[in-house]
Amino acid sequence: MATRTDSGGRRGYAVGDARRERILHIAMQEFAEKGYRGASLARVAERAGLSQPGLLHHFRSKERLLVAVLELRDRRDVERFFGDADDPPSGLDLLAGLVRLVEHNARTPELVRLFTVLTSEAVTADHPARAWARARYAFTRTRIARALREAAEAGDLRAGIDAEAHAARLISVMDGLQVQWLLDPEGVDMPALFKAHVDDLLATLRP
Amino acid sequence: MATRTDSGGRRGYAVGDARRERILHIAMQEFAEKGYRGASLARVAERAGLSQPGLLHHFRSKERLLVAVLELRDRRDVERFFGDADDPPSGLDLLAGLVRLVEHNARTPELVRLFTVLTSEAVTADHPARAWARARYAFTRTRIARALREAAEAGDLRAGIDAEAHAARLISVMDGLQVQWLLDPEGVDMPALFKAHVDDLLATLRP
DNA sequence: ATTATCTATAGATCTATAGATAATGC
DNA sequence: ATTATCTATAGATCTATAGATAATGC
Repeated sequence: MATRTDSGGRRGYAVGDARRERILHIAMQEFAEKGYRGASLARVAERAGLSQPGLLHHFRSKERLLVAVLELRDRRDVERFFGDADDPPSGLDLLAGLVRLVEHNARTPELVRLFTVLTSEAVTADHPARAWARARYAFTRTRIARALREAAEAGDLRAGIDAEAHAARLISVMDGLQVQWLLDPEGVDMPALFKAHVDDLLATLRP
Repeated sequence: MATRTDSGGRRGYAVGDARRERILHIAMQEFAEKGYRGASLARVAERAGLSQPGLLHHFRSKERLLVAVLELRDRRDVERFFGDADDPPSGLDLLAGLVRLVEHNARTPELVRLFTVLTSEAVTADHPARAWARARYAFTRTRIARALREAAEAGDLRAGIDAEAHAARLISVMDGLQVQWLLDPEGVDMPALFKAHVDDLLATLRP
């Protein structure tokens, strides 16, 4: 029963809360631009307008800062599309929601970059975001698979589909397109490509 | 008309050629395990059995070493599946070849890790592998798209398909599955998931 | 009292260069 | 002569801690 935001951040004093907020957003940019290993606490501190030990007063280590950034991103994004716990989008609504998510992502490259860089960096040795990445994929696959099963039960998709497999493949297309798009935003129309994929998928899976 | 391997490597002296070969393979592991930014020349040198300045005698900078590693990987892998220039697999053969490639990849996680880590790291600011990653994706998309068009002309796939779009999506599935698989090799059956994807795709695209 | 800062600094790195010495092979 | 090595070292980093001083808010 974690209280709220306890990850390296502290409680109290309005001026400190504001600083932590500011630090978090700047750290998010820094990690997106350089990855965890390439990020520098001194640079984050400088951009946040305080000394580097000043930064470490608020977040006790680089790793704790990363964790706080990941939690911030999760609150924003997972809840944004997989629902407010009580009312998760189900069945075909979720597919439509994914298409909208990708359209939204195309307008926020820095957030996409953060996610792409950190999840991939997390496959390297002893990476502090490894557990987070694993958990996030497991969660996302489960959520999408559940929605697909519900759609099948509702008769919107045909029965007997492999929901877990389709969930993994949907996530792969999203992630893979992000890499190609980040490398070549002009040449790769990420939202259109993803929508085409979902349309084709529906054509295959409709009863 | 580049001579052969000129990228930071030198020519001559049998003992040096052997050392460069050894360094390249160790550097490949190091970059796969830590990414470019997290890799250390001193660690590579130690594992190769020479001093760190000794290493820099063979590859003049960290960046040159990376380029040499990328070229080595490309020679091994691109040629392996996209053909010996004169006889590239065409049409449906290429799809079958991709399925085999993914099966092969599942047995060489370190090479997959190298590719995943470096392409994603390449989306960050001022990354030395950026141009390589862009070029590689452009090349791969073009090759796959061409094969799909040929298959359509041969009557193996129906006419009017968007070959470029399908190429981008195929690559996305491959790349995205790699991330999920590297994070959770037990839980994600990468080759089976990719084969299922290709099968579904063929069901959609057959005339 | 607790929190927010700072300066100073320890202790590890890192990449890359200078310059010396030994081995290689034309 | 060219190549392969080494030691020494410059010059930048890095993260994290110690310890002092000022502000905050019960």
